[in-house]
Amino acid sequence: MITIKDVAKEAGVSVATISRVLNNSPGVSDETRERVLSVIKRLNYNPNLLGRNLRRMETKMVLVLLPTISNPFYARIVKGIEDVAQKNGYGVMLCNTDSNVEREKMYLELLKNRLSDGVIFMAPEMDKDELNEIGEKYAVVQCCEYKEGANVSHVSIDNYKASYKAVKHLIGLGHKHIGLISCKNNFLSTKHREEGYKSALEDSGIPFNPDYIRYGDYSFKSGFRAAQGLLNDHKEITAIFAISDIMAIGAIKSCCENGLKVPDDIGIVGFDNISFAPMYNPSLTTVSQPKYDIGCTAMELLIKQIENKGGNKENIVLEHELIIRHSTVK
Amino acid sequence: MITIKDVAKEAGVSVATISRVLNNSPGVSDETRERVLSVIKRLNYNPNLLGRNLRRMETKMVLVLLPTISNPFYARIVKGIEDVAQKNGYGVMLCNTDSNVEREKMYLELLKNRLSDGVIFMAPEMDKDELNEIGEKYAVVQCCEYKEGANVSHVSIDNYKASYKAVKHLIGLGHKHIGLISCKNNFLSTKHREEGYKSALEDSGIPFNPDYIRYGDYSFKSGFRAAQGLLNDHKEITAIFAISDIMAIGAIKSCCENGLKVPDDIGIVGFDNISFAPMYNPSLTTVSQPKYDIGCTAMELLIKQIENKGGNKENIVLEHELIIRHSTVK
DNA sequence: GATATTTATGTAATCCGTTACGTAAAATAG
DNA sequence: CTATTTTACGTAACGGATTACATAAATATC
Repeated sequence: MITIKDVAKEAGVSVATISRVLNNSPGVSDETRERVLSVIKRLNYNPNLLGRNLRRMETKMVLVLLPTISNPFYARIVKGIEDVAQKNGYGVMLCNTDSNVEREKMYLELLKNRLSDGVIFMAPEMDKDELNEIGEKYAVVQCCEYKEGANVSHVSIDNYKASYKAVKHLIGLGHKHIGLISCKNNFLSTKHREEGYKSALEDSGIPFNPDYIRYGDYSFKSGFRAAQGLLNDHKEITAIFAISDIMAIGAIKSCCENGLKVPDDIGIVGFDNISFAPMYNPSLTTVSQPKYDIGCTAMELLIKQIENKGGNKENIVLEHELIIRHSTVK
Repeated sequence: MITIKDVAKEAGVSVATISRVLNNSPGVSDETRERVLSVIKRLNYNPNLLGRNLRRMETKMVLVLLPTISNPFYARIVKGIEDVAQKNGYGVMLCNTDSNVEREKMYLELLKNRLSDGVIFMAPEMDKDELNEIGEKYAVVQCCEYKEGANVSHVSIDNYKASYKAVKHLIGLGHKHIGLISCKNNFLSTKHREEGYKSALEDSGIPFNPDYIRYGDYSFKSGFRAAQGLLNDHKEITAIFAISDIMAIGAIKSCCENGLKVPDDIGIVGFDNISFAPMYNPSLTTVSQPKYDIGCTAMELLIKQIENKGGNKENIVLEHELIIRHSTVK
């Protein structure tokens, strides 16, 4: 393997000069710089960053922990993260945690072992206190999902308001019996979306019926089953709000298989505006998060933390939007 | 920051002993080992892997380059890769190339700079010769998509046979006028899938009509438009085979919007069996690749190359399966 | 009990770039 | 023309962990 020494010898200068050329540091004559660059090219030299990283104690790499890349919701967010990272000379490592604390902790070793300069959590699994501990020693940002009370920056939308707006849309269409497909977890977004649902009903003078809530696990199948259960037990239901698009799609499929027409017989609203939402048949009314911007903002926050060596806790709330499609109106 | 020296001083031994404990090397008394471990825990010491990596000239990290994580096709493959990686002590970095040669090359710097021990390409963008050059110096595996004639290992299915089978299925249902939605690119999979389509027709005595082929770009919209064009120009068409599920889904949507019933009026077959295929309305008949196994196999091949320091070129072909759903039969 | 072997540990070189510091030569100032 | 500053380098320490080699102590062998 070619090292900086080989290049130095070949160019007839010291390794320090090579390093200066590599880093565009001042103090090298144009002539020498040219010569060194040509030797580098001729020998096809690639600096071994392990040496640099050790010396500088940084890797210019950040970790992005997400539950699973198979959830299309994350794709645009990741794009935003990557674009900002690239612009600032950082690389991005995506890691699937499978919503598994063990796996999450395994990947966090990369942070502790200095193989990564910071981490973005899409949905932290560990508890608030552990998260806080990590946040004190390393650069950390939470993205979309976050832990209440954790003293760690986050970027997200106002899930309460978004959910409120979605349910108000259904009410505005004349629906009075609206089911909710939620999840049993302790994500804050879930709690806020449920609260938004309740408030929207109550503010419209519609009594809240706890049996109108069914729980899934963000999967298609769980949405399918939840809708089936709801419509079976409560014939009067004419609309369903699901806290994720994939469950909403499961709900639509379930309606269609039971001979119900969407949106004529049942109106359905999802959440997230995944890329499949407009493709579905019928296309899905849903709440859109500014995914790309969320990603960009999270990465910007992270870089600020890395470069200022910690400090700056910031929480940023971005705007959502209700996108009306054919699962609620013809 | 706590280093190995701090631990050594605190435990009253040399750094070599600490290192031996960290690596489970022999030659440390139980008593000393215990003591060192307790000091490590007490000081909350995390070894800095930058030092280890530099010394060992390895990072136990591999690169996976994919066009985009938003294509759900890759999710299961990545899972296979990750599971095998984890079992063997490797970490996985996923990187989006956006099907962009520049971005692909940028990420390959991680290999050249020794920040990664090997790379898996899901769909190499660079040309055969460049790929070969990389393959000579580093551990490289191609997964699903591969370059013809490149002397670099690959894992894939037999796209020709798979496509042949899919079209034969349509012919078996009585269809005689079958459109094809393909892509204009130079992927080998595309070429083979087109060839399979032609052979299936010819072997069944159905003349091949070049105007029955339309081209998309793997997107929903392009599938939608292609189907619209085909059905507009050729009222006699009763079936469409698309070389990707997402385009097939676009085709279904297009049919439905034009008042055609799937599968009664038009039968549609896709390719890849993405997670959305069974969720769609109607569910999609498609060719299933053993995605998880493909991922596992690719990673196994890569590890073999890394640990044997190159050598072993191997090409592995795995079995596919035709999955019949409601887009072709009631 | 002397010798050979094994065990447990330490010392120091090493991996590759970076960078603080030193120095000689060139440029500038007076 | 001398004194000062600037420029263009070189030398060597450094970052943290690994590991070949050395060594002292403990154990086994006869």
